[in-house]
Amino acid sequence: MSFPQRTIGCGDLRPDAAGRKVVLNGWAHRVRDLGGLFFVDLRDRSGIVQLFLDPSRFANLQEIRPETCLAVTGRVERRSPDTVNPKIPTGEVEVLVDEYQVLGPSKPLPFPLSDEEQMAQVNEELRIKHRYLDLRRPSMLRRLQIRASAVRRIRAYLDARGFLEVETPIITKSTPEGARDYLVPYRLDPGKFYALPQSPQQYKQLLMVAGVERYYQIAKCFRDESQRSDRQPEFTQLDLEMSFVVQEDVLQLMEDLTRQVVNGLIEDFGLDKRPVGPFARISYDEAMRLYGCDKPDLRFGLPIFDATEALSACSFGVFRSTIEAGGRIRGVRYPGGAHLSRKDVSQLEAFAKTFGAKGLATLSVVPSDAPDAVPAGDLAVKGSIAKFFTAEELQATLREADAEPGDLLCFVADRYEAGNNVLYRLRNEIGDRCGLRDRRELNFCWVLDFPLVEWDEETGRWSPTHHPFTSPKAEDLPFLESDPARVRADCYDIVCNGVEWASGSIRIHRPDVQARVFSLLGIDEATQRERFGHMLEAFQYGAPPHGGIAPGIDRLIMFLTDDENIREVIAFPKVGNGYDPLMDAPSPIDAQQWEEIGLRLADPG
RNA sequence: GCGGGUGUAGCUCAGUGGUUUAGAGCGCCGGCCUGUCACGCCGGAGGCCGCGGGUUCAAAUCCCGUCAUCCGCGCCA
Repeated sequence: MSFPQRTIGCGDLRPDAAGRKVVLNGWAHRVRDLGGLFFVDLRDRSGIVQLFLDPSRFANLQEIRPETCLAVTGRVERRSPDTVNPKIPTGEVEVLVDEYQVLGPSKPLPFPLSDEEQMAQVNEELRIKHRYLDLRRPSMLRRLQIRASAVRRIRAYLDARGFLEVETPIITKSTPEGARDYLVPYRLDPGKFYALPQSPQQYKQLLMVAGVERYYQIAKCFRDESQRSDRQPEFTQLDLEMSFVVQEDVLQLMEDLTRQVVNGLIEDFGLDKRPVGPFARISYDEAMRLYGCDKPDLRFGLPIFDATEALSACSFGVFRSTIEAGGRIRGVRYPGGAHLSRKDVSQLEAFAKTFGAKGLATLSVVPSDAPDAVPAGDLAVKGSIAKFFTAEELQATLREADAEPGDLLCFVADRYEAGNNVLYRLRNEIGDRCGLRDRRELNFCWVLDFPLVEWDEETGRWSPTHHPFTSPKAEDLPFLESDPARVRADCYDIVCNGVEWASGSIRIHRPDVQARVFSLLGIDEATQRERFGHMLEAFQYGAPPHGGIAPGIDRLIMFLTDDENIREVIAFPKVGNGYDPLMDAPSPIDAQQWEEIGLRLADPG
């Protein structure tokens, strides 16, 4: 097909181009047929400009409809002052069309893609099914551009510091620990399977053994687990690994990389975000104690308080029996929550119960002279449980909670771990309700000193907090067998605004230590050889100390674009059950393919 | 696997057991319109009310089941 090729982008036209003859290639964004006048807003990647077509010169203008693909030749004209459109950057000019050619006619659209406001409401599956149209929207293009720019900046940063980008296999070995694998049948030996990698973890460690020293990859990872608004079955990580480093080296590099990349993007794209400063550091234990989780949102305070000591002898049965059973009475302060209606409070309790709380006890903090209040030192409290406590108990509790008049104290009485699971969500919820989670702030922090392993009640085994290649801290190594719970790991996460963003560690590089950790995890020697023999053997050939980290690219873009849904920052996402409405995948295979892979469906039932 | 929400025109939605013909805005089709830029005005077409079953004289509406999708829980070394 021959057609006139563009000489300039639609969005690049300014008054200084007036009088010039230009060729534009793009799509009809909107069409306005006034009878004697015909306007088309022509859109390409650079922006939108208004075309003027004289209906007396063109016989078939009705062929130009929204999203018709066009080549246009015309002259740039300055608009008269009364016809300037101040709403668009090209609003001072328009293009008088001499000739146009329809490069691709368009059917009526499945959704109003030129109207961003309406598009925000359109059924998402429909958008994904027609993603090639959805992505024409400037707001979607911008997401792709921010993403590309982020990756470009990451590459530039790492390339400049001696990192080597290496591709690792996509069809590889199944590792049943961890998430469920996506499996690929092996044609030449039916019954054997490849798996898609959950991460390039083992390959990147082998690259360290191989002497690459500094590796990175923009790596696709695959996990066949249930989705969430921030989880897709395939997602992208910046996977990086360094040799001859200690934890602090990785932390400094990653923090510097993040700040440079993110701050550069904020500036390039004019994002409404404050520049990212130095990362706070918090230990795992402290994060759990103060914020109830290993991914605290540090944009606001409201740490969890502990009233267990203050109330150890109280007469409130629920609290006392919890304490006697070894549980804790901890809570979150809700500033201004004393004014909540009974209905609001019961909503809050329902919220807590969805995360396993048995109940939510509350006390309203009021001035000491408030009527019908139970005294508590300089202050007083109200609430159905207030009568169970002495003034001394209440005063000590209020001191722990750092309470002020007008606060609502929300108590969860439970085992430490179970309480945390409720309290951290409650704290985030209160932060939301009080407007304390500032969208303009990107609060990155390090969470350090994770335990190496956690006791798994279900399997009755120790399971790795991070993954089985994480190095125990040298000073804790002697307790690996005798007291696994006290062993800390050289392991570090980056959390941003309460979302886990990156996870990394110094790895085990000694085969004897690796074998001990496998054994601790209940993996017997035969299984170790079968599943991880290549790692154990590789470590016997002069393996260097090494460590790395892997931040999520999708989530990084979500932080920058304020998207709460990961699908918005992925060009071709899956819907919730892993289905791809655009390609109609997964799909059945034909008889010959069944034959080739040598498998049959099991008989139903 | 579990809980909650949604499913009505191409899109977004309204419609709480009783009008003949299930409505609105946008879109679409036809007509008019020489300065629009969310153009405007007039007219028109378009519906297995997700699907299946049940209750009823009568179901978009009530009940049961099922499917899809969204959000969350479990899961995610």
